[in-house]
Amino acid sequence: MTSVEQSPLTRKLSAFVALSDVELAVLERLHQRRRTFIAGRDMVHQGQSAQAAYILSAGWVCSYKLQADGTRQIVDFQVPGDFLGLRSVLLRTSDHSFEPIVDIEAAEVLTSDLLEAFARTPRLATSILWAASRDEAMVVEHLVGIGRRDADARMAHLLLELSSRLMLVGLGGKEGYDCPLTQYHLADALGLSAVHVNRVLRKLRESGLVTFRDGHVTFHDYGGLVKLAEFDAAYLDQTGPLLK
Amino acid sequence: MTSVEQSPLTRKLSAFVALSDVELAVLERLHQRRRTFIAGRDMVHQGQSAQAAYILSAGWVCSYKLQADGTRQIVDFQVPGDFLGLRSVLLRTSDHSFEPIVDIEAAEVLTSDLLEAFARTPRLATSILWAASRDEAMVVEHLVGIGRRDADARMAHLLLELSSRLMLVGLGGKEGYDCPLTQYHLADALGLSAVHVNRVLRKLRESGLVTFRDGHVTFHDYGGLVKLAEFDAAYLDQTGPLLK
DNA sequence: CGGCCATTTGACACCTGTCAATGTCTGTGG
DNA sequence: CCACAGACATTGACAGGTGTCAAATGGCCG
Repeated sequence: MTSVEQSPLTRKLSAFVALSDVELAVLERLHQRRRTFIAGRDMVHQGQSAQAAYILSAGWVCSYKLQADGTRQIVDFQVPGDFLGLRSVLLRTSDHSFEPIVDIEAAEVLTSDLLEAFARTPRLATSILWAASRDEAMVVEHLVGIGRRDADARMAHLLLELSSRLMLVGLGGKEGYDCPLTQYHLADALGLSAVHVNRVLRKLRESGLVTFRDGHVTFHDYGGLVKLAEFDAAYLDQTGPLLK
Repeated sequence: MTSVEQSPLTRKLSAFVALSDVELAVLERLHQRRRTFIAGRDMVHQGQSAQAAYILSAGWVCSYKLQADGTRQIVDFQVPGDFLGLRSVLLRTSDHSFEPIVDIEAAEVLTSDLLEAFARTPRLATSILWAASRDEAMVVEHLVGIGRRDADARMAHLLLELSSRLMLVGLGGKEGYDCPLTQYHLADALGLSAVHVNRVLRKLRESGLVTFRDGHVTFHDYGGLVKLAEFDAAYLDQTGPLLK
């Protein structure tokens, strides 16, 4: 299997651990059950217990929580190479919903498949748990952002985080990336109103920092954006002693 | 060992699972290494990798993340019966700091002790992972709160959450509880300024809902507070199929 | 007694939400 | 081909929630 055919997840993990051929094979085997989901219809609904997790191979998803008053808070976005509902499977609980933002392709991973893979290749298990830990760090970082950054910095931070995550799987680079989110998605993720999201985007554009338009993010001043957001990618790249 | 002598953690887990005598014994053995920490000095500092986790047996702790501009965001509070740094140990990463809010007592749990206990009593392992999952659900709930609730509802929600958590370990009831937090702690947890926290507390007090004063929270209208916060304790009590 | 910390309060500015209207684009059906 | 509806984006006016600044109060401890 050449590197061109690698799944995004494989690509992502390989950036952090040198996986052996056996481990790579087991990993690719997890991608057997290919499924597609259409945009806008929930894959897993709040409160429903999940039988399986998914590895996203193409498209974007958001995980969110609905409130009694109808507003929603997007907890995180998933891009190719990310797990969906990994914790739901490992811990058998699920308290938020997943909605495909566009039509997506994902590999279904049964709990039994996952546990079997873990048993065979402990290093792979570690890698996947690392990915789960990274997801958590992102949620915490979002909490910090919403709690302690103003709207401009929050937006800049989110756009930069997505950039970093996408670059890991070969989608986009420092000049920009394709992004199917609407301004409503951004609003629900950042704790802002859609109207204000629009204002913020205009300001960032007119400041010559970044343009978000027609499903594409274009960085005009990456460094300036990093400074505005005080973006430190450490929480995304924590290698640490985990993978010895 | 009579129920009076049970540790808060034992008490909490027992509320959700009927643990056998063996399991209880293993659990209590995890409490061997008793340590104390003084208020205000970090136990684990951001970025430092943890060798051990702690089970908090008395006192309050907060876990927080510092930003470059000096502001801080408190991610969660820990009360007796809670784990400190459980994920740090399981996943060997730690990206936030822990600070005792008052002088505390905690039991140090080495990674090896924990893994050994897990190996001996799978049901105990499941219970502890349940606790970890509950911690995550709380972080998500805080994210939703900061993103989508106004200051009054956020405050009400936090006070109610702490109440529920403390009741589980026998500290306080529906009439109130002791709470050593300062208004600065509340501000850093809720993403507000300390001045505004004061205003919110006054409003809640003058509305006859709740009083926060002299280290004590007193509920005057529990139901009214629940309604204001749209508080649904489901995320704290998820029993689910986890514990069959 | 004199600091120091937490709390409290008022005045004011400003960030962000809400409401409302308009523009643009796409897909659909006549 | 055109009319129309619907979703998303854009913009302005205005209101309100929250932050900031500053000052006063009170309790605790050396």
